[in-house]
Amino acid sequence: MEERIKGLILNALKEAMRSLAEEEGWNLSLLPEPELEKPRNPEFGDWATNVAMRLASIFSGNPRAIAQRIVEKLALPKDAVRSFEIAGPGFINFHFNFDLFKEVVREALRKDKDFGRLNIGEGKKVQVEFVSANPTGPLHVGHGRGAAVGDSLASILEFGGYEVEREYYINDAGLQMDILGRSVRARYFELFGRGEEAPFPEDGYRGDYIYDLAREIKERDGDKWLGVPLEESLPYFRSYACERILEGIKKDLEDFGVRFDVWFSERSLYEKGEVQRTIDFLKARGYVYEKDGALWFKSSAFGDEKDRVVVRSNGLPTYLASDIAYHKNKYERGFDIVIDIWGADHHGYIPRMKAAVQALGKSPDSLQILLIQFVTLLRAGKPISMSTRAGEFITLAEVVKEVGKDAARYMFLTRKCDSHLEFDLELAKKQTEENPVYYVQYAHARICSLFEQAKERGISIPDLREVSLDPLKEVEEIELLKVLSEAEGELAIAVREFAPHRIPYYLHRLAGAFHSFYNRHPILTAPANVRNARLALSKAVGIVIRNFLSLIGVSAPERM
RNA sequence: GUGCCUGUAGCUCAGUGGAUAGAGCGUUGGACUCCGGAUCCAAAGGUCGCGGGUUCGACUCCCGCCAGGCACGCCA
Repeated sequence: MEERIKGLILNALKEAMRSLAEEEGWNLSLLPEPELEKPRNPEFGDWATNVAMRLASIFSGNPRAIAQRIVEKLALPKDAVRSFEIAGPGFINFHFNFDLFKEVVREALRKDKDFGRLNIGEGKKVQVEFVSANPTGPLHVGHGRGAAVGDSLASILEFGGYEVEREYYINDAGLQMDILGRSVRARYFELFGRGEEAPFPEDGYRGDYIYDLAREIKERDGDKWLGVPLEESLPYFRSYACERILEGIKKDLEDFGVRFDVWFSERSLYEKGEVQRTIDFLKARGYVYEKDGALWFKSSAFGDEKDRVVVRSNGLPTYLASDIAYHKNKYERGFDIVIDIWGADHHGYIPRMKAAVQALGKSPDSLQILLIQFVTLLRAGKPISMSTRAGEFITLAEVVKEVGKDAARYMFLTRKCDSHLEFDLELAKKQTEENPVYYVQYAHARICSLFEQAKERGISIPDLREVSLDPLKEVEEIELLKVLSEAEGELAIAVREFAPHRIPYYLHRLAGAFHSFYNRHPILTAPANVRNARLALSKAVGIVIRNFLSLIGVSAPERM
């Protein structure tokens, strides 16, 4: 709704500017694209533009005088824009007609679950790949943050009109899996008191879960593997561990409300020969060369600081080789935009991946990489030290169990993803009453309870879509209407900037505006026409809260 | 040493080149016998790390410092 008015004003501005430029003999191609912004101070209108100042600096002139000329030419429908004026150094401020804000209520009630849906994506295909943790151990908190961000971003893009697929890349090839298999096997032998026959690898995985896996194998197979030569038993231990850990990961993610459309195996790239095909592809284009017995990818030709090895001198492809093959595969599946969500410690990898994308003949912008900064987990203000190798870490599952899915997801999303995040478990629990997630959920529960109450009191509620909203004129009502009407715009920003954290911030503002309104004005006890208008407003707020909470994977309870 | 991220209220963090920089927590003081007090209202709290530059206008863009984090492999 607000977006429509915005478009209206922008068009009118464009017309006025062109007409002015013709009169002045300005070069039309130099005309700036008009922009509207929401002034911080409400006295400065609902939207404001700075075009007069921009024009003044391009063509030299007095900004206020230019603003005056533009304003004289501005053709805007009176029912949309109540008034506009020139202010400050040359801003043009627009004030909307309140009735238009009320329109948003009707729109929300009418569209319900689809309210807020946009078509920014125009049906383009996007893949969001996230978490993608090695199946060598349970997910920890950092993965949780990535999961929350990736899943929410995917939902937001979907709502913004993209066709989205969620994918998990399983690093089930390579040395790490061997080490995992050996770790489990060593523990298995230990259980029989024969640890010295299958020594624990130097850089093995030391977590308790490795013992659990070994015990499982002991229960299933007994001492069957004790007599099998180590080289023959390794594939079994490796694949058993991988599968079981992956099952655990899937369950943890499901408990966290995250589902994937595709689980993509790195090993499958090797098995189907795609890694080799990709290397051949790069060879055919002359993007690789041999040096020191290894095969190098000319990533420096595409902006990387140096070239990178894709096939080692021992003949084994590097991780980069399979990663290029993986991205080639992604593009072959027809995605217009590929989004990778990585831990921030992989940031040095970006230039070579962007280089690879270009070597594949794609625009580097078609690959978007979001970095997730580290999470510092605290307990009562003290950092909890974590090390995957040493097996000392708090898992995602433990955090979800301790503070709850909703609180955990909200925590992860209330910061932009490239900021460090401090997550204090004690604080998250102890302050449940003041936790922002409850503030938003509480607003939703209150709204639901309002309608419960109405029913209990025998108050009949007409079709709220048909109700007159004219009685809404209190400041808190107008303010709430305004915040409500920003929903689409906020979603649009979250979509365009790949910024899920905008959603919780908006929700907090919306819930706040609702609480203020609710606290100040009686609803059920008001005269029928006022009551109905306020119920319609409340219902619309409830719809937006529910829709947007679902975008970030947080539940919207009807009572708490 | 080189590159990337971060630096905003006591703490945790928002802030699409615009007008008087915001929120939560914490602190202080208040709120209807009535729809949910997990709420509301108000107050106090700032050299936006420092210094230059671009601009009509900079927390925002550029350069140089300072501090913290991370990465710099024929590991993944």
